[in-house]
This record gives sequence, structure tokens and C-alpha cells, in this order.
Amino acid sequence: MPDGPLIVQSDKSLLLEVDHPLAKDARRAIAPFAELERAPEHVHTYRLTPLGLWNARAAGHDAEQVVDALVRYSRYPVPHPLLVDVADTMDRYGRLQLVKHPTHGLVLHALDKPVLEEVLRSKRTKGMVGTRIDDENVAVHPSERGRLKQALVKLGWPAEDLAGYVDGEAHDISLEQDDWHLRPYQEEAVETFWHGGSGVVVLPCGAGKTLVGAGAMARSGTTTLILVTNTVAARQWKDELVRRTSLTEDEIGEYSGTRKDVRPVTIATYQVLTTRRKGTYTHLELLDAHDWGLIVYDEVHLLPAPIFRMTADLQARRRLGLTATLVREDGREDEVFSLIGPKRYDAPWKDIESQGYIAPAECTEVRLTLPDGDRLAYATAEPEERYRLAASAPGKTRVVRQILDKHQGEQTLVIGQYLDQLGELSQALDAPLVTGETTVAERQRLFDGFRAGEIDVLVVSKVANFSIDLPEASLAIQVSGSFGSRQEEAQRLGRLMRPKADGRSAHFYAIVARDTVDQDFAAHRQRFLAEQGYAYTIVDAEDLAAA
DNA sequence: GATGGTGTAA
DNA sequence: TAAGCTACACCATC
Repeated sequence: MPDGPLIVQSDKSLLLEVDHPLAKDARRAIAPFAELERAPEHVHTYRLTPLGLWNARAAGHDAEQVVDALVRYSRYPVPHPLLVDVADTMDRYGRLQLVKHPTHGLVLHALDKPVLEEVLRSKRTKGMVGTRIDDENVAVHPSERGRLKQALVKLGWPAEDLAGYVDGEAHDISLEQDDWHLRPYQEEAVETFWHGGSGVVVLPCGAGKTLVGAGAMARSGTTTLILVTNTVAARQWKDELVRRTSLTEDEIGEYSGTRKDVRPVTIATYQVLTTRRKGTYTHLELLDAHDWGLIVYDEVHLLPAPIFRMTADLQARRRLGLTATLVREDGREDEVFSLIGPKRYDAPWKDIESQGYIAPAECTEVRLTLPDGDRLAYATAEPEERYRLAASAPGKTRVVRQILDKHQGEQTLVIGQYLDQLGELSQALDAPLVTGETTVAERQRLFDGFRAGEIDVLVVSKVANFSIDLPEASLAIQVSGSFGSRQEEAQRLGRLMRPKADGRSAHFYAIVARDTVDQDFAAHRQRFLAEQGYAYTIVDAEDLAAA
């Protein structure tokens, strides 16, 4: 395509011209395998990585489709070596397989003998394999199944795990779909996961990931261990399961700091599993308390490191990871890939939006030029003071007021990172403030007031990241955010996306101080959403006042 | 056995 | 990069 939107470069970066009429189509075509790296105004940079290509491969895309997408939207002839490289990389996935052998148990099976020779000679696989059966097969000790997969990913030869799973203890679970039904994409996610065996389902906030979990549990019909990040999430899982499935309260246990109930379906926090005394994990017995047939990892992008280690030993059990943003700021995506499994299902946010399940959202970055005094203070500040200084620039208060004026009557969350800043905003706007110090009862009272429409504006700190019990809102103004967390930004936007009765859009504003690190971090935070097709309109604070 | 406060880890 | 929040263990109190 001579005037296509995409420029494919031999260093494996893809440049997408955002304003091109075919940019949306191109984005959709490359999304399954390319990762967005930078997303400034006009040209977005994507990158081809082995992991991205392998995920695509595991999801059933073949090299031909990838090559076709690149060639179709590329403005210039695609460098031939790159196409060859894409095909080669994708072809590396699955040349080794983990399979069940009738006599030798778990076996690493090669579709390509030299590859087997190569990986067996590597130091990384030492001690993980046993008897050499023949030139295509080598026995693997079951306890090394996870670590071997990790090693093989690192060696660039990811194995396809076809060895199956223990059945687990049967336990009847069915969805009670009398006055509701799984949405088509949820059904599809459950089926794709089930046939894939283990892996990750990626769905936007508010798209009903819990029901995908419930669907998988019903499909499995076994005892299930659900791991969650916090107690609020644990309670929500329990409520949802009681409401939507045949499970009763008695069949669902909570295993946390305060309660240690193990039931056929047990919901545990990651933390309780990772707590140690004198260097040894104290609650590992939970993993053997039942013959779990399914393990669900909620918010799998937040999986703490020790859970990876434990999960390496759980490879014989089916594993379902759920997340809205399969990006980790610590770069451990490859461990999610090898230990939980590849990405099995991924519905782009915009697709779910176009089906009406989440509200459309308009994102705006408002750039505020600091007054000379503040600029000087910023310029002379110590490096570690700079972000805080820029992020909590006093001028932001005025901008917040202007945005509120523009959107009168919207239920609004003002979200920020620094308690001092939030305190001042709360005073200036005469709006209640909710932080970690706010008692649970007081939070409840304020959220109820907000939900009832008695309170229009709530100023909230990072509590909003954790207690997901937040009420509906249609406007959010972010005055500061933590450094470059993409996942936080996505979550904050996700808060607003419950569909509105009248089909209105949600509005998300990020106020940043121009020419400071605040602006740089904001750009990084926006990346994931840009990848999902959310374009930030950049507005000058002065123009906002005029508009 | 429940509740509340303190210190620590991630 | 730092600040903020949560969950846990432990202990004290009722």
C-alpha cells in the first residue's frame, strides 16, 4: 500500500501514523502481536518482540497472518529479512512439546531434533531432565515442568505444554443463568481458555472478568482456588459466585489474615500465601488442602514474585489468569507466559465499547505552563524533589475548577498521589476527601452519598486503586499519578466506564505541568491506553479556560 | 472468639 | 525515582 499508515523498520519497530484514515484498521491488525512502545501525538511506535509473537502464535495466529498485516498496511516495501525473522521466531514456538508418555510420564518431545540437542546442552536446563528415551524424547521430572518451561522461554525455544492436567477433586458448579446470560465474549473467553488448557484472559475493567472465572469453574466442575490481591476483591468474588452460580455461601471459604476457612472453593489473598516466618512460607498447606482442579489468578499482572515460584510447582493444575492490562512494570511478562500460560483471549477495549458493554471515554491531557516562580523552583530543586514539585503545582487547582465548570452536574472523582495536594484541593473545591486514613465507615458514608448524588465531587487518593467498591462516576480529573504506571492509569480510566443510561461518554482528564518530568511520566502512563486505541487530546490550560 | 492498635513488608 | 495503602502477625483487651 503506497500510502499506508504503517512504516515497518528492520529494527523491528513499527511506526503508525495516528491521523491516517486507515490507522484504526492497522492498529487492530497489529495489536495481537505488537507491543506499543511510545505514543506521542502523531506517530506511535510499536515493537515486535518474541514474546508478543509467541503469544499471538499460542492464540492461533500464524506467521502468514502477521506478515500479511505488516505488508498490507506498510507504506514502503517491508524489509524482507524482517519478514523472515518474524516467521522464524513464531516457528520457534512449539517445536518442543511437553507431552504425557504412557511409560515415561512427562516427556519433552522434539518436533525438531537439533533443537532438543541444543537446549539439552544448555546450562539452563541442567538437572531438569532425566532419562533420554530416544533422539526425539527425554523424560522430565514432573516437579521441573514449570522451571523447564521458564528456561526454554529464556533460551528462545518456548515449549507448547500439551501434557494436560490432573482432574482435581470433582465439585459441581454451574452457572445459574435464569435472568442473565454470559456475554458472547465471555463465553468465547471461557471456551478459548478451556481448550488452550492454561493461560491468561485479558478483558477491560468492568467487562466482567469474574464471570469468566465463574464460567471456567463451571466448565471445570472441580474444587477451585482463587487468588486475589485484597480482601475487598475476595468479598466481591464471593458475592458474585453466590449470585451467579450454584455455589452456596457454605461452599466458599475465605483464606486470609483474619479467616482461614478452606472449602471446595477457596478465595485467598496473594499476601497470605507469601508471608514467611523465619524464611519459610507459613501457609503452603493451602495449596495441598484440596486436590484443586483449577487455580484462578485475579489481577495476574500483580502476581508477586514468590507466587511465581510456587506456581512453578503447580504445573499439573489448570491455571487461569485474569487481567485488564497484561503489562508489568517489572518486565516479568515472560514468567506469566511460561508459568501461568500464554494469552488465550484478549478483547480490545474498543471492541467491548462498540458492543455497548463499557462506556466510550474521551481522554484529555491538559498541559499547564508553570509560572516563572514555580519554574525556577523546579529547575533548582533536587532531582528527587522534582516530580513531587511539578506534580503538585498549585496552578492545577484552577485547571480543576475550569474542568468542573465545563462539565457541570457530572459525578466527579479528583484523583491524586500526594496527600498535601489532595488536602488543599479538597479545601479549595469544598469537596470531601477520601484517603487511606479515612475509616471504613466514613468511606462507606461518602461513597453512598456520592452514589445517591448528594455529593458531586470526591477527592480521592490511591485508595481508589485498591478498594474497588467505588461508585459510578462519569468524570475523573487526575492531578498526579505514580511515576509511570500504565496499569494505574488504565484502572483509573476503567472506573468511569460503566455504561451510562443515556449512552454518554465518560471524560478523563490528566493535568500535567509542561516541560517537567510530570509530562514525561504522564506520557508513559498513557501507553497502555493508547495501545487500546484511546487517543489523548492535548489541550493547553489557557485554551481550556477560553473554550 | 472478636476487636483494635502497632510494626513490617512489598 | 517516593509516597501511599494494604494485609499480615503479634499482642492486648474485652
